[in-house]
Amino acid sequence: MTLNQEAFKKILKEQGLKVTNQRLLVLEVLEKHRGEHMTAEDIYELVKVDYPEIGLATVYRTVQLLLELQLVDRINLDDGCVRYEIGTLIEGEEGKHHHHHLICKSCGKVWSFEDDLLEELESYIERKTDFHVLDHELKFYGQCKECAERESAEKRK
Amino acid sequence: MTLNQEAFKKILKEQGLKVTNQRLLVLEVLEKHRGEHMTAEDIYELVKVDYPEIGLATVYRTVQLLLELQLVDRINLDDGCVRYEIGTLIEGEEGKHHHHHLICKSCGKVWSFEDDLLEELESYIERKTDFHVLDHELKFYGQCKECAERESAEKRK
DNA sequence: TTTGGTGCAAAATTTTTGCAGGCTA
DNA sequence: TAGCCTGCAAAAATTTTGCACCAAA
Repeated sequence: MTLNQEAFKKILKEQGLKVTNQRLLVLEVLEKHRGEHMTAEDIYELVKVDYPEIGLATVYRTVQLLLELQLVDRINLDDGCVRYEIGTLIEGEEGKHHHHHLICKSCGKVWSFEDDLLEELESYIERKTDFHVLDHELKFYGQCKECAERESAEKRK
Repeated sequence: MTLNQEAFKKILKEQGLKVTNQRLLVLEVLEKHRGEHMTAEDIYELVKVDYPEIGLATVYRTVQLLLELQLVDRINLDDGCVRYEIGTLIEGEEGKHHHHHLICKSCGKVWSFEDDLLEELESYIERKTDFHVLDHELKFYGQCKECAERESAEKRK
C-alpha cells in the first residue's frame, strides 16, 4: 500500500466519502500508468485483472469523482473517447504542473511536453479580460519524426 | 451568392469533388455563425430551414470534408459533442490565425481570445523535439466575471 | 443501522456505415 | 452515362442512469 493510497483514503474520508476497493484500484491503475492516457475501458480492463467483479459503470463514476477531487486530468485526443491521466497534486507538489500534448496526425501517437510558458499567458488573460483562469489544456497537432521520414521516403519512390 | 461560396466551389472542383446544395448550405450556415461553436446537430437544424430534405449523416460527412480541406476548425468543449467553427483561410488570409477558448466551469459559456504567443512555443518545440507542429488547440478553464460575482454574493448571504 | 456505493442491464447520445436511389459533371 | 453524393435506417461506440442489493462507517 503506497503513501498515495493513504493520502487518497484521507481525502475520501475528509469529503465524507467511502473508501472502497473499487476506488482504490482505479486510482492504483492510474498511478501505475502515470503518463499514459487511459480510457475508462482501459482502466476497466486493468482493474478486472485483480477484481473481476468491477463494473464499467463504476469506473465511469470513479473517474468522475477523481476529476472532481482534482486527482486526475481529463484529456481529449480527438479519437472519440475521453482519456484520464493521474495528476501531480497527489504527490504533494503544490499547484498544477501541467504538460502539453503533441499528437501526430499520421500515426496518432502522443508525446508529452513540459513547459511553463503558459503561466505567462494565463496572467496576461487575467489582466486583459474579466476571466479568472484556473486551468488549461493545450494540444499540438503535427507530424512525428518517423511519419515525416516514412512519408518523404514514399514520395521519393 | 457570396465570394466565399465561389471560392468554395473552386476548391471543390480543384479537388475533383462535386458541388452540391448540401455542401454549399453547410458552409453557408457555418459562415453565418462565424465565431460560434456549432455541433453537427446545430448545423443540421439550421440547414433544414432552407433544405428540409438534408440528412444528419450528410452534415457529418460534410464537416469531415471541410475539416480535411482545412476550411473549418474542430473544437471540443468537453460537453460531449464535437463542435465546428469556420476558419479564416477561406477569407483569403494566409496562414492559420487561431484563437484560444476561455471556458467558464460554472456556466459553460465560451469566449474567444486572440493571441500570437503560441507561435513562439511552436518554434521552441520544433527546436527541442523531433515533432513538426502544424496546428494547435488551447483551452483555458476558469470562471467568468458573472459567475465569480454571483458566487461571492451567495457566500456573503 | 444507515447511507452511500456497486453491478447489471437498459437507455441515451453521438457518430458511422451500408445500401438503394439521385444528382453532378 | 458514370460515378460520386445523399437520405434513410440500422449499427456502432461511448457514457449515463435506474434499481435492487451490498458494504463501509
